[in-house]
Amino acid sequence: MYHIKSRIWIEGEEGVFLGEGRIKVLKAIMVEGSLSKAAKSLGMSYKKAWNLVDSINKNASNPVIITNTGGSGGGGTEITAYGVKMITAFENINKNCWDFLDQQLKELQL
Amino acid sequence: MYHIKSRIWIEGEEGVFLGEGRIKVLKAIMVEGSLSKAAKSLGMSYKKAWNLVDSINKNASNPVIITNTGGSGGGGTEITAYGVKMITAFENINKNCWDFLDQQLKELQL
DNA sequence: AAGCGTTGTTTCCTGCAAGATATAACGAAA
DNA sequence: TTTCGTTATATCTTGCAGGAAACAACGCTT
Repeated sequence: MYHIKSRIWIEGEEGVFLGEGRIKVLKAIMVEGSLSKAAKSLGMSYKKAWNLVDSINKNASNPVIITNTGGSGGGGTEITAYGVKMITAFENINKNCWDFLDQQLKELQL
Repeated sequence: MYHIKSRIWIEGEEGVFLGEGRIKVLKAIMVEGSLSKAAKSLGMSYKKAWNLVDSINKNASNPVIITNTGGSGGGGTEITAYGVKMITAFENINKNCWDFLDQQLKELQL
C-alpha cells in the first residue's frame, strides 16, 4: 500500500560531506581513475562533479581524495583508504536505515 | 565532528503521500482552519500548498482532508481523525529514524 | 439576490540551479 | 620544449520549478 523512502547525508563543519550523489561520484572515480572520466561515465557535467568532490574535501576529517594535476596522462584522482572506508560505512548505514524504516512502517500496519 | 541528517517520505500509488513539507501544511491547517490561511502562516504560496494537499489526497488510502468550499466564512478545510493519526505516525517514525541514524554513526566512532 | 472569503485552476513571469563553454595551470614523457 | 589530458576556475546561457496574479465557482449568511 504505502511504502517509505529516505535520503540520508553526513555533514561536516562547512556543509555536506557525504550523500548519495557524492558516493556515486567517488565510486565512479575509483573505477575510472579520474574525475573528468568519472563525470562523463555518469552523464554529469564536470563542474557538478567537481563541486561535489570539492565539498567532500572541505568537510572531511581526513583526506578522502588525492588529486594529481599534470603529468604524463594529465593527472587523475584516487580515493584514499579512509575514503573507501567511508563509502562502505555510508552504504551500510543507508541500507540499515532502509530496513529500519520498512520495519517501522510495517509495525503501523496501516 | 560529523553529524548525520535524513529526510523520509511515504509514497502511495501515484506519488508522494507524506513528507516533512506536507506535514507542516497539515499542521498549519489544523491551527488555521483553512488552506489559504495555512499557506499565509507558512509564508508559502497558495498554489504550492494546494499542490501539496492535492498530492496527499491523491495518494491517501483513506480521507485525510475535508474541504468545504463556499459558505458563510467562504469555506475551509479540516483534518480527519485518520489524518491526525498519520501526522503523529509520520513524526514518530521520523524521530525514530533520527535516533537510529545517530546511533549508527556513533557506532562507527569516526 | 448580493456579499463574502474560501477552494480550485489557469496563465504569466522570474530567479536561480545547472549545463555549456572557454581557458589557465600543471607536470611527466618523448 | 612541445605535447597531452588532466585539474581548477570563471563566465555565459538556458530550462524549469515555483511564485504572482487573476479569475471562476461555490454556498452560507444577511
